[in-house]
Amino acid sequence: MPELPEVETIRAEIAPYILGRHIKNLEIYWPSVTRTQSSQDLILGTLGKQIIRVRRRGKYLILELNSQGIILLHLGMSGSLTLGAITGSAPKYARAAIILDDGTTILFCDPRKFGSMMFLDDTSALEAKLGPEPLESSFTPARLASILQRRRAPIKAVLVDQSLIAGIGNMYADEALFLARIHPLRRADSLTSSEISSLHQAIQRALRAGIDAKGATVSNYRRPDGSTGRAQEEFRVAHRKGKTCPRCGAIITRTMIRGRGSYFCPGCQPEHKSSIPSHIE
DNA sequence: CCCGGAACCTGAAGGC
DNA sequence: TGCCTTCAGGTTCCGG
Repeated sequence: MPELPEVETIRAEIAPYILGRHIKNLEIYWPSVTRTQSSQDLILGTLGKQIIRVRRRGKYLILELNSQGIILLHLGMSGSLTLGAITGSAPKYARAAIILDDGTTILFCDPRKFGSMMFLDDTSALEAKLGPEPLESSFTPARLASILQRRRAPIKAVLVDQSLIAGIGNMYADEALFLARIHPLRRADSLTSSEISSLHQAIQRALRAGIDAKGATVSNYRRPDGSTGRAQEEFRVAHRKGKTCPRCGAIITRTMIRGRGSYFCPGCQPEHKSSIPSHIE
């Protein structure tokens, strides 16, 4: 599942191949990929334009175009971008393709159809709904403290809320909470300032490790050349139910929080009196 | 405003 | 062996 490190890996790996190129053609295999927008709006807004910058914001990929406008891409749960040339008919799960003036093709595949590709005038609508970038210097422990202040929801739910912090998903939230030794069901407003400092450091450490390992391949995620990431090999708790904690040897457990599987170590992340009661599988 | 749950979607995995 | 149910989780919407 593409989270910040996966999208950042894709951004860095496609940028050299697409920067400065013009969009020669756009193929849409699944019309709903543009969501509320029509296919025509996407095509008319982007055709012939030059890609002048490739950015990431949270889990979104942004292709900036000359003479105004952006292509906003979200990979959803199972989306991937593959670089290559078109050969024959579109592969299974292909949702759209961007063909550049040198023949380079960005193929967007997405089995579960949660992803999207749209043309927008600018990023203002996106900025309005996203919290800060967790790896930027403006994301300080004090900023994290103010985000957690007066929030009664489980800390896990707060970490994956894109309007509060952008880019953290299920896997890296679990990893960060493990590194900070905080139980995922702790009420966000119950964290002490030293726990907030640990969590701040843990978030950045988990995300940077993910980027360094080129993302985590748990199911569908692939790098643009088709290869897998390695970040999952370093996971301490995420997707490790029943295995032993590398720190204390306890058995990693999994519980449902907000309908999402949450992995943690009961030894390193003990239940706390302010935790929200739960049933553990 | 804050919080939690359902819906969207389809391949994979588990149960009988 | 095969059918059926459940699970996975990023985002959005809705109800309390």
